[in-house]
Amino acid sequence: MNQTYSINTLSRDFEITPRALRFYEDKGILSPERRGTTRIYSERDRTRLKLTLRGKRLGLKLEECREIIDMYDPSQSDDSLQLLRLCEKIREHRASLLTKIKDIEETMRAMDDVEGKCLGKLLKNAA
Amino acid sequence: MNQTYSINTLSRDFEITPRALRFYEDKGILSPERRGTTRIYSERDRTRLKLTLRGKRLGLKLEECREIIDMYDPSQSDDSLQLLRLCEKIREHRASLLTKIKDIEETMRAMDDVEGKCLGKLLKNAA
DNA sequence: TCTATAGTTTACGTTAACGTCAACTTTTTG
DNA sequence: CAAAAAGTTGACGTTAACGTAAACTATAGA
Repeated sequence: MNQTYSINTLSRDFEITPRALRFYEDKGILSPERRGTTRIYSERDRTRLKLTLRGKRLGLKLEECREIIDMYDPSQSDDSLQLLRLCEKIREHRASLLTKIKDIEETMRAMDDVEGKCLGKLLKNAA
Repeated sequence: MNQTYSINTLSRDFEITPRALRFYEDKGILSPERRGTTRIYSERDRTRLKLTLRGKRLGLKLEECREIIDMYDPSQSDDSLQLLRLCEKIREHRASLLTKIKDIEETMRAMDDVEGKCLGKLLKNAA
């Protein structure tokens, strides 16, 4: 356990460049330890990276990814105010995700429509 | 019918700047007519703009938005090869949307989890 | 021990998607 | 008809997210 990863291993695993990993570190998303000068990524780094890339696929900025990942980090304080703020953030985030789902659904419908017409024409052509 | 829109009207309607509209034109997404030197946007432009913004919300680049919107434009040729290519494109696009849905679902689950813990702590605090 | 191999830090370059003037022209309206 | 409002074309600036090249350093295997 306590698996660790080199920068090259990790970059290969996720099909990104080492440069990107260093960049994410610069942005405060990852914080690998060092053995001498060499970066050692932990399982936590790996998880945060995974979440980051997921966020990116959904069109989030790195900064937004970091914010969200930090919030969801199991280091929640016990302060009620902070907790309420977290709930509010979650509410907002959920809303934006619901919008995205709507967008996707509408796009899907349009695609089905176009595909239908497309297949219709192909059938005609084949006849 | 045959509604038309000025650049300011359209920008207000969609809450974007006139600059953005001109930029989209530059990128070949919109192609408003001109009355003299002034841009006149048609219903078609409006639709394409709507689709563009939807694409953006899903994290697509403007270039990708244009590609997709152009494909789905009701100006489909009758060439079987072209039609098959369109079908293929649709398949790819659908796949990427499905990935996004997966991403959203996983994110939702994580959020529910965090929210649960959050509310739990709040309850404790209130007790 | 010598040389690949892996890794590091600067630091400048690039692309996307506009923002932000500046300097005019055109149109609308009191 | 004069002044405000709306619109236009450059053209340079900006931010995000890395790419890329240079110039080293550290380490590991033959």
